[in-house]
This record gives sequence, structure tokens and C-alpha cells, in this order.
Amino acid sequence: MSEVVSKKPSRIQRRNRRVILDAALNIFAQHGFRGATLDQIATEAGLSKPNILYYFQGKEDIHVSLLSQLMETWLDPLVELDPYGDPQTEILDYVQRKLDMARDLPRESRLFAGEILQGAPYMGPHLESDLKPLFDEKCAVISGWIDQGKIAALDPQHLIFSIWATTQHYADFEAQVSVLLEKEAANRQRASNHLRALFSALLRPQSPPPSS
Amino acid sequence: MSEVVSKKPSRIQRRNRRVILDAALNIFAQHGFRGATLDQIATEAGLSKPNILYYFQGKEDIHVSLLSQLMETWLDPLVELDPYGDPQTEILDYVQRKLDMARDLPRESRLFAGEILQGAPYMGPHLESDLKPLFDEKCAVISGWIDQGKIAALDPQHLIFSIWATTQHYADFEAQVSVLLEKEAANRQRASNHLRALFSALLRPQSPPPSS
DNA sequence: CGAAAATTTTACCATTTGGTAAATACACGA
DNA sequence: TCGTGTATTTACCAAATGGTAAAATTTTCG
Repeated sequence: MSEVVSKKPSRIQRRNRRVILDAALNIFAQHGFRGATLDQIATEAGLSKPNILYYFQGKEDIHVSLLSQLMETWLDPLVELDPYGDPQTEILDYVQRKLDMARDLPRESRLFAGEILQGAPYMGPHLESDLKPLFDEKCAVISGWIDQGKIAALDPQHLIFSIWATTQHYADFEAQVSVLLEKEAANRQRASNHLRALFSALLRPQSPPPSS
Repeated sequence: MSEVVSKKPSRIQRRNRRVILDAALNIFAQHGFRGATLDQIATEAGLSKPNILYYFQGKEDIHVSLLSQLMETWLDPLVELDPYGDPQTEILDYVQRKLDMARDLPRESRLFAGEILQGAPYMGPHLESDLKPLFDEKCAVISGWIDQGKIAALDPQHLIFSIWATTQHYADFEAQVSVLLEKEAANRQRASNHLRALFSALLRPQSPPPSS
């Protein structure tokens, strides 16, 4: 018997699978699925191409493994949004967690972004089954806060979109951001301050009714 | 002499170049540069592959043509931001223009996003030469408004990032948005209202100083 | 019309790329 | 240390892909 899949994975198996996934994350995040080659991944991982195919069924298998592994991590900050916490704190902390994540895991952010950008060909089902229920749940939480008058009457769905957009922007559009911003140590803090100001301004209860 | 490049382009030339670029926009926006094939573009354009290569030097040439043509369009809404207009109106109108653009030109938005996501390998120089000067200029305009106390003391650079991020999100992450939002006619208006509320809340002069 | 120029098609080619078969080297428990 | 299953390499292959040469067709214009 060979077949890597079944039984308990050996020490070498775990190490090499980890090495391959890490290398693939680098390559896929930079070039996208179709732009990445197995040879690139192999080189990055320090293994031969056939050796990589000993651990994974193929290029697609690696990609899918990466994506489903990523889903958990990606949802985590939203999972932590506590219905029983202070609304302002909860939302602003969520923003901060997402921003930290974009900063600490830019490769993952770009992998995700690339997948969505191309129409989520591999992650579509995951979005439906994992992301949507969580999204709906947390939108309901925010709606509850609004009904209780604890935050302004905003649009929960679009609020979350704006949080995702603004935070992930720093990872996904890093090539643009780095051209436009002088390299300063303070940039991270400025981004954090800005987003805090942006969303706390929106949350303040005395928001006016939308015109137009 | 053949060589498409020089002299005045014929009727057929203009038509076919337009057809090819439009087809290529569809394909590149969906699959990215490396994910797109000349055969796909040819089929989409209703032309043969060699015929496409009669009008463009190669795949890269098509891509570059598309990107540089796009740059103008993309910068346009920011160009229109008027230093002598009312700050609130100017910024909120800019948000609206960007949102409209994401909605009306999703392919262009995704092409741009894909290029940046992969490190701007083709557009890097354009970012420096075209985008950065404009960005700096408009940041200065916003700074001026802040100094005059016309808007809150916000961070001009990151404000613009947030505007880009939130508006383009609807085009670039459409695959995700469409999973999470029920298909309603009102979605566009809700997004518009949300962003208006978001940024007008930030602009209001009585914003508090950032803590932390 | 008729010839020259522009356009399009047909038939290729070289390289890249995902993937496989089989032989070889290695690890590890008995 | 030996033997067995695990891990890795070597040597390939078929399909896809970007691109070209040259013949054939169509358009343009005097």
C-alpha cells in the first residue's frame, strides 16, 4: 500500500505536506491558480515535481486543500463577534482583528481575493455552506443592536462588506498602497486609526436619515 | 507593407482591434493574464488566433494595451474632484462616481484588481507616473479642507484607500457579494446609501480625536 | 476592371506544463 | 542487519499554448 490519504500520516508526510502547502501558498497567492506551475511550487518547496504529486493528487488538490484550510482561519474573526458584548467594542474590535489578519496573513488574503475575483470556481460551495450562515447570523446580531438603539441604524450587510473591503485592501492592493504611501513605520497605526475613526463615526447613534 | 502599428488605421483595423480588446477584457478579467489563452480570446472575438496576432504583437501586447487604456478611465473620477467645490459634496460625489464605475465597468475593475493583486507586473510604472501624482495632489486638496476646518481631521490617504476599497469591492468580490445578498432590485441603492452614510459620518467636523 | 495592399486562413512548430511509470534510495521496526 | 514498506528520483509523455510562415482571400483604389 502506498496512497498517502488513508491511515495515520507519518512524520515525513506531515512535514512535507506542510512544506508543500506553504510553498503553494506563496506561488498561488502571487500568480493565481492558473498562473502557478507545479514546477514553481516544487522549486519553492525544495522538492521534485513527482515528489509533490506523491503527496497530492494534483495541482487542483493542492489548491483546494489550501482554500478549505484557509476558510476556517478566515471566518474566525467574525465568529468571535460576541452578541452579548458591547456593540461598539465588538464591531471596532472586529475591524481591528480583520486588519491584523490582512497584515499578518497577506498571502492568505490574496489567495482568497484571487479566488473570489475569478468567480470562486473552487470555493463557491464553501461560501454557501460556511460563510453565508455565519454572515446571516452576525447580520442578525447587528440588526438586534440597531433595534435596541445601541448603534446607529445602519445596513448590517453592507457594513460587513465595508469592513472586509477596507481591511483586506491593505493586503490585496499592497502593490498599489506601497507605491502611494511613503515607507513609514507609522503606516500601520495610521491605517488602524483611520478605520477606527471611520467605523466609530458610522456607529454613533445620532446618525442622520439617508437622503436621496 | 503590413505592420499594423504605423500610419492611419483602416476601418477594419479599428473595428477588429476594438473587438479583440473587448473580448480580451472579458477573458482577462475572468481568468487573469496567465489564466487567459489566446484561443479563448480568439473565440470570444470571433476571429482566428493568427488573425488576432495580426493586430497585436502577442498576448502581452493585448494585455498592456488594455491596461494603459484603462488607466485613464480609472483615474477620471478622482480627476474630477474639485478643490474649489464644497468638500462634503465633492467627496461624497466622488464616492458615488467610483461606485457607479464599479457597477458599470466590473470587467475593468476586475482586470485592474487582478493586476494589482499580482504585484502590478505590467502597471507598476503607470502607477508611479500617472496615479501617484494625482493621488498626492488630491490628498493635498483634502488636507487643505481639513486645515480650513471644513471637514473632520481625517487621514486623506487612508480615506481615499477606503473609498477605493469599499466601492470596488462590489465589482471585485461580486461572486461573494451575490452569494451573501438576496437578489433584490434595491441592492444597488442600499450600497449607495450605506457608503454615503459611512463617509458622511466620517466627514462631519465634530469627529473625536483618535484614541489608542 | 485589375493590381497592389490588406486581411484571413491553413498548416505548422517549439515550449511549457500537468501528470505517470518504474526504478532507486531510504527509514525503521523486528 | 535485514527486509519491507515509504519516499524520491529519473525518464518520460500527451495535451495545451504562444507563436510563425506562407498561401489564399478580400478590400481598396487608380
